[in-house]
Amino acid sequence: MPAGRQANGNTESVDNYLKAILTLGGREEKRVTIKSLSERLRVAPASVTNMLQKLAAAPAPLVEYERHGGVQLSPAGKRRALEIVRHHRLIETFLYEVLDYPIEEVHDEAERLEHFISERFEERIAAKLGNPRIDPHGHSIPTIEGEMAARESMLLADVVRDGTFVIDSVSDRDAENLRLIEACGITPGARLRVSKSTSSEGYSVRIGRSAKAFDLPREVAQDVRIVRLPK
Amino acid sequence: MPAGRQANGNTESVDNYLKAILTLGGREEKRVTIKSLSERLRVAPASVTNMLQKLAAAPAPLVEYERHGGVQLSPAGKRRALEIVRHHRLIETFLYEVLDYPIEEVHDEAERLEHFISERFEERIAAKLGNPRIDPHGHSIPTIEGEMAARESMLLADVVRDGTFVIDSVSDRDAENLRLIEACGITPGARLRVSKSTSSEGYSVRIGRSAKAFDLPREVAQDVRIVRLPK
DNA sequence: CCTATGATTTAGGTATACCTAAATAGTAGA
DNA sequence: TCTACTATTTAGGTATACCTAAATCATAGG
Repeated sequence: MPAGRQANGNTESVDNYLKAILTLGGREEKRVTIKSLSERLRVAPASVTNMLQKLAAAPAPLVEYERHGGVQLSPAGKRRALEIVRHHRLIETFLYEVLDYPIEEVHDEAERLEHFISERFEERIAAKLGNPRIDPHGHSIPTIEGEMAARESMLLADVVRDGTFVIDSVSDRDAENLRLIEACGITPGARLRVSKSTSSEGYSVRIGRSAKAFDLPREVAQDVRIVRLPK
Repeated sequence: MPAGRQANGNTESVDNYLKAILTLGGREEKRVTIKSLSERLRVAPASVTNMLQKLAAAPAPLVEYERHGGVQLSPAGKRRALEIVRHHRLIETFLYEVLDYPIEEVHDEAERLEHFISERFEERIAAKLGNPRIDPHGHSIPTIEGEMAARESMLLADVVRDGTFVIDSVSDRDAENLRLIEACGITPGARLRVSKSTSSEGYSVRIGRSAKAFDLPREVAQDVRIVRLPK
């Protein structure tokens, strides 16, 4: 192995750059700065510049890069990035549904395996799961054609007016928070009543018809996306 | 990622060297030559020497290497090699049993994934499968403790006297041959009658109680291990 | 307009795991 | 024993993907 080439021809590193650009670019596909990539990937800024220059200079460039102007995915790059996200979320769903993983462990495993599974593996687990469109965290799974359903939601941390909400999704990036979130019963699809407590920095939430209220620290509320229910 | 470190701390390359040494060393754990490793791994001999020197010089060496004297696994190296073989065979079984892979496709997928799955993944698929001891090719799956059951068998290609046999295992290294082998109905546990045909280079075999005889080329007979049944 | 600050880029360096070409060691036959 | 041949090793080189330190660029505030 001259270098870590994978099933698809990209390296794991390249995959991770593409995924990060996709996420940081957001729905509007803004240009992404070197600094934000550097932080997200935990790689020195100089290394990021280097990598992007290489990717942009390749025969079929995966990114559009401009000196001092950040990067964007090329159509090919976007396609590949969405494929990896599809892998990631299908694997998470599979680990959770078929292999009975604890929810907070699926992310790390998927993060590694997403780069190494074949088309066949992808197809088989998708079939086994009945072509799911949502992963266990509530995130949309891109289709094979690279379409990802958009849903409107807000961060629990951004709630300013008390009310009732449906839980849309939870972030999988921090296993610790996720364990806490799950322990409260916060799970995609569940209902949740929020009353901003004046006394604390956090949020007081009631799940479903439970009498008990949980106090969530702000940091944790950053990891929960919700949709307000009409009154 | 400074380099392709995996879940276990080894690199994919190192894993592959260890596995190759295990296999080439055979049951008697003979010292393995650089040339045989070079051929099996499809890496230049010089590169093999280099890698082995590095592995042998490490703080907790995985191999015992002597200039011009070949290599052997150290106890730690053997442990790791058997762990990878366990991964490989569990994954093959899983792909075959749970994901309905065609038999000839399980090897390549397992060959990649074996390096990247976690302990948890290993444990979960083993549990799901009921801790199998044999993979779909008929090979023993090493236990978690690193024990691998030995079975006595011979190559179909080494048969000199006609007779009836039980199929022990088939090699998974050549998907093309494997497809052919499966097409004949040669599958571990099945019975097989062999009559060495005088006319051809190959072997005439009848599977189970079928009337039809298949003629197997010598090359394919190299990929089938069998056990003679007492008359 | 000009400078201070932070973002970005350039330059030079590391480790892994390969490679080729050239040197050397081991061995089997004349 | 000497030599031919093969196996192995050494030397020097490549690409990937990181790193640090030292420029350079962009822009906001004075």
